[in-house]
Amino acid sequence: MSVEVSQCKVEEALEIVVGKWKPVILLHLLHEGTKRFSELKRSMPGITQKMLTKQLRELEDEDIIQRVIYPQVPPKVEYSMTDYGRTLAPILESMHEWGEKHVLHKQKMVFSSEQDENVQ
Amino acid sequence: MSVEVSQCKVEEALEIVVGKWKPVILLHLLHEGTKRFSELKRSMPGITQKMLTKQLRELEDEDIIQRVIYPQVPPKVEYSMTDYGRTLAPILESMHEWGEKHVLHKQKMVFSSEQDENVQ
DNA sequence: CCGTATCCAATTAGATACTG
DNA sequence: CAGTATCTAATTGGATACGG
Repeated sequence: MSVEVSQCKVEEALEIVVGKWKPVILLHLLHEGTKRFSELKRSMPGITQKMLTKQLRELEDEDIIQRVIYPQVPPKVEYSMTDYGRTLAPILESMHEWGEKHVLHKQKMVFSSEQDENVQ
Repeated sequence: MSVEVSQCKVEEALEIVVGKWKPVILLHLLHEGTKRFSELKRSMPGITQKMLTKQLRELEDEDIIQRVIYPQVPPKVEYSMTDYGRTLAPILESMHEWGEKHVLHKQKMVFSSEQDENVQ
């Protein structure tokens, strides 16, 4: 019983996890628990407020993370994984692991192509 | 020993697998073995020749798939997974599985929000 | 502090035509 | 058959300013 590729659902999973910043956000929340907006922003140098907000909204809409607003001045908003979102953890960890190996693999590829050049 | 998020390598893995069509291409090659260009194109209605070529080149550059050119007229080019590429299989299958569940989860989310509306 | 709105630059993707 | 080239449309992302 092989998987029907025509009804490919890999993309469903991918859309959750992709975007330049989503995996980083998710790993932060998975490993460090609840974080507030400004903490997340600080831990991701280079991200703009607009992008962080957008990525967080998308993750919230998909029920991966939850947002808790404290009605106070100045405002305080905390983000954390939902139980459902935590079901993504194994995939994220596998990808992290594979990604680390892939960095090494790319180095080997570059190295052997340099060798080839020397042979010519 | 927790994972250092600052050196996040999930993105390394993601870059391989993302792009509107890459997961579909990879699942085709994983499940059906060697395929030629025109077969892949036929099995992905909606993809343009330009996009298919581009995605295939990127996967080839990363050593995930290999291209074999038969020097004949008309031309014949066959694509298949590399041994290295096949190490992605578990991740792709996990994502496929999670994706299927997520489709159901989204349906439940829509259903319960419809219930909410009726309660008002 | 935590956003939204707007404008603009850059990247990405489709349609189409052409080639060995 | 398996591409490349070109032009254009659409999407994405950054910078900046402003608001509750």
